[in-house]
Amino acid sequence: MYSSELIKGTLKTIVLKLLAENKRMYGYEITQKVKDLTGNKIQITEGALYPTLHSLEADGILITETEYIGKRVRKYYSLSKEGHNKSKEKVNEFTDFMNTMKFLLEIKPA
Amino acid sequence: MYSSELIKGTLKTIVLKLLAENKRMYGYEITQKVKDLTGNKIQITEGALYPTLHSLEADGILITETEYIGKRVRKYYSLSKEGHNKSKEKVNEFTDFMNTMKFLLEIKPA
DNA sequence: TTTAATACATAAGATTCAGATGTATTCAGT
DNA sequence: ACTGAATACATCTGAATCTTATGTATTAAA
Repeated sequence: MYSSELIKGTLKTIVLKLLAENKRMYGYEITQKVKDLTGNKIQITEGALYPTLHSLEADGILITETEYIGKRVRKYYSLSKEGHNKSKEKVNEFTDFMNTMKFLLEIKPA
Repeated sequence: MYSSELIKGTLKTIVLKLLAENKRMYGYEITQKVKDLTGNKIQITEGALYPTLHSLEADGILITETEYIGKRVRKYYSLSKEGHNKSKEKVNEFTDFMNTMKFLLEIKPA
């Protein structure tokens, strides 16, 4: 587990990228996927995820479909057309940011 | 300029790394150095920097010396022995985090 | 001489996340 | 048949961190 500050600011990027790769996912599935893929290093809490999903939906980035699995509600999230662009934007921005940080953290004394 | 969320959580790491490379620096110098090294992509605001410096000092990570340049006060910050360890820790953690993110953002559909 | 740059700093507000709590269903073990 | 863990949604309080605005004062440049 990383110190919590680091994760900040990357949640949206992670969510958008996962949805770009997986067509549609539900909230709980996202938390588990991230946990699995990172070997428990990154754990998205539900208290952080759901507000983020809702705000992305409100912004027209995400579309939802509700389905019933037995009696249990399941809410699938997928990218809108806008969402696909946003996803690429965010991943590109983060990639750029990583390169900048890499440079910054490897500088040797002048 | 990156969307402000991305920078969050990296300020301490940046400051500690710069001080590890430069022995001692003053606040304004740090803002300018980061601006220069990143081609204006990362701009540390003073409202963010000074509280961070003060809290690192309170934690014994940083040591300060005040000097007068003419009549103007200049406050130099440098790493304590603890600070050197903390600096390495933070940089290592961020490096690890970047690798995790890189993996996460490049995954292809299963 | 007055504007921009240097240099410190604080304070109010916004954002964003973690942790706690809540509801309800379903599955596995006993 | 029962109990606890896992699944699945969600909200809310509080903590942490940053941005914007503001303030003081000195010095260099136009």
